[in-house]
Amino acid sequence: MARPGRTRPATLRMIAESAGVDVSTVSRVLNGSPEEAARAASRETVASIRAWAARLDYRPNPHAKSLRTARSNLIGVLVPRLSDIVLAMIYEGIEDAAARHGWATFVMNSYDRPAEQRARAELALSRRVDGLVIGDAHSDAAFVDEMAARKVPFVLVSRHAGDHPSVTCDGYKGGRLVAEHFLQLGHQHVGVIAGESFASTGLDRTAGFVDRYRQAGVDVPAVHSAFDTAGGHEAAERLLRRHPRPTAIFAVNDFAAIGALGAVRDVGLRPGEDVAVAGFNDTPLASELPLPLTSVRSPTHEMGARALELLVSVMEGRKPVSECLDPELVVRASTLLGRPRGYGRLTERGL
Amino acid sequence: MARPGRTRPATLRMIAESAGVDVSTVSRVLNGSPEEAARAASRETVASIRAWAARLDYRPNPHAKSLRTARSNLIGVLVPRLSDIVLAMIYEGIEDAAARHGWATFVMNSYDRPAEQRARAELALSRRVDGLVIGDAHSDAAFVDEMAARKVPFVLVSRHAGDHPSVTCDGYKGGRLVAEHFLQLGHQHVGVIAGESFASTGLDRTAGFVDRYRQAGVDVPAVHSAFDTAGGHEAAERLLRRHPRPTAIFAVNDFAAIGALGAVRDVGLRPGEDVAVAGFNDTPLASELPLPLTSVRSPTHEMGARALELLVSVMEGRKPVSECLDPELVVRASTLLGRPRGYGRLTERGL
DNA sequence: CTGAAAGCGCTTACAG
DNA sequence: CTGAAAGCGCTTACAG
Repeated sequence: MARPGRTRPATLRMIAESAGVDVSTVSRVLNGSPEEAARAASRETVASIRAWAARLDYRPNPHAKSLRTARSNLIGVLVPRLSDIVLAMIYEGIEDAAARHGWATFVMNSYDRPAEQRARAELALSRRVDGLVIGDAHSDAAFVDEMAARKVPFVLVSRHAGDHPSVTCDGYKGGRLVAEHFLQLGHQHVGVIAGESFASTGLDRTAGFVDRYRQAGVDVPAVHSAFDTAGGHEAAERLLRRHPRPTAIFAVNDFAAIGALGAVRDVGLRPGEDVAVAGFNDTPLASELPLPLTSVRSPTHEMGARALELLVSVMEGRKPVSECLDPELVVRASTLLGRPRGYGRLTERGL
Repeated sequence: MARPGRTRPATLRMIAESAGVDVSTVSRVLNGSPEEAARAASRETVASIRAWAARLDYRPNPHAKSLRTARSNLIGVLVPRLSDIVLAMIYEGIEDAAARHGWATFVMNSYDRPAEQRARAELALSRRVDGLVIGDAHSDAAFVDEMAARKVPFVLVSRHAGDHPSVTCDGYKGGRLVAEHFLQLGHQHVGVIAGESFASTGLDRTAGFVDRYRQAGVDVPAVHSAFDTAGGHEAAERLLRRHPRPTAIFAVNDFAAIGALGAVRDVGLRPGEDVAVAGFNDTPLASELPLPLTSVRSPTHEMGARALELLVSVMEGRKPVSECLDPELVVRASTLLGRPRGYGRLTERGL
């Protein structure tokens, strides 16, 4: 395509001709560290080259560089869906950290469909990414095992699978925190909205919650669901039809929790009073809802940034060490309405 | 960086040697349309080349191609913030359409800070993007005017500025729809949470609302705010301190509206009953909130897709025609509680 | 300290 | 129908 009016970007050759040196000298001066530059040319030559580069507004052509070095400085990021704010925040963390390393990233939605995951990964690979951050791993690990077999450098984020390197938030612990909270409030009949059955996040959070209740001698019904409000709504309806009816529901993410609040309201009960509801992730909305939502805070931005750092160590051939970050329970009205004494005690104890 | 174990990708040369033809023939066969391929080689040669390409799992090296053709097939996308679901949905639309054209996109957050906008745009340009979709234009148009002066192919999305090509949703009309709705419900004392003063979205929506009320002989106070829940909360507090107190509030986006609902509750009033609240964008949450939110639906995904198509025409040097898509009012409980008759009438009339 | 050369993997006039 | 050549803008041994 013609770019009418756009002047051609400066090249090393143009600088070399202006400064009266060879293009290889220019490359060494402009590319390397100050020491390398000093080794490559005299002080005046270095100064002259730098001056010309600035004057001509030189920017290295990334395609030429990548072609020559077989590195793209490009990272591909796979997520279930970017319009899920949790993934968007994780991606922001990835993007921030990548920028610090001089890498560009590009994201792709897989909608959690295996065919899309593969297609998107192939696209990324055909773009010659140096590595992949995978945020949509399924717990069967089929797709990520393939990537590993092909020696593609990658890390998982948010969800873990197999024993591939990953940065996650400790969902099991988070689930236990919620169970602990519900038990302290005296709830004996509870339910879990467990999310998709292929996502380690939902599975871990559910397991932590269920295990803690089992320790207290209570069996907990768990129903799978989509991760969005509609999924939470539908799952909550099913839980609320049970006998005895649960007095508290743990949804493994905030959107499902919001759907659950809607379902509680729709069956004529008072959310937060008749039925306590807790979510997970502590998205920015949780605190601002008309009924503020109790939620387990997960460090989304940090998770993304740490995942990128982990990818660095994978790409450098170091032995990667997976990380599992700590969650934190944030108690709000959705589990406390009508129980002001409980509220006081809990906040004092730092929950 | 060494990629231990990763086999080198196939090249045109490898195919050429396997098939016993010149690399240029392979290029013509693999690149062009079927007709061009037919013109480039005999049927058997074409078949043989295709077979070898498949066998060797050939994927063109994008860096070599871009270096040679001076096109990157890369589109840069600038947004205020990707963790704003509205922008995330617009981006999904852009991404979808770009994929159909065989383009890759990468997004960057500017956080609506001019310095970041420039820095991110420079980054994109240094990556040699073929074009830019700008979702964070400020109404002063300073930054986008610069881009235009530099002949960078770009389009605006979501917000317009100057007379640069853009795809937006008709905010003025949307604001009028809400005003109409409030007037029908009998609200004489209303207020607007107007969003950031630099964003055409908030300005247009506010103007439409204010103008319609002015026609009815009512002056409407408008306060600027951040676009998030906290901003809406704070702005609503200011509106609620006025005398007479507004009985209805229009927030120019759903998150601000949710913040407003929280503020109404915090001053001891009943959201939706004592104070009606309407938002804008009809994000997926709106319908699932414990108090379902009246909101103006904007076609976010479509806006993104149309913006990408518009960018195509800009890049092809055609005269771009800006688009302004139609909004639609979706009435829910947040403006109807305690007014069931109004509800019936309004839904019958298709509002 | 500096240069000359080769080559990364493509595309595309030019020639036959 | 097919080939040979040039060149996109870099980097990096190799030489001096």
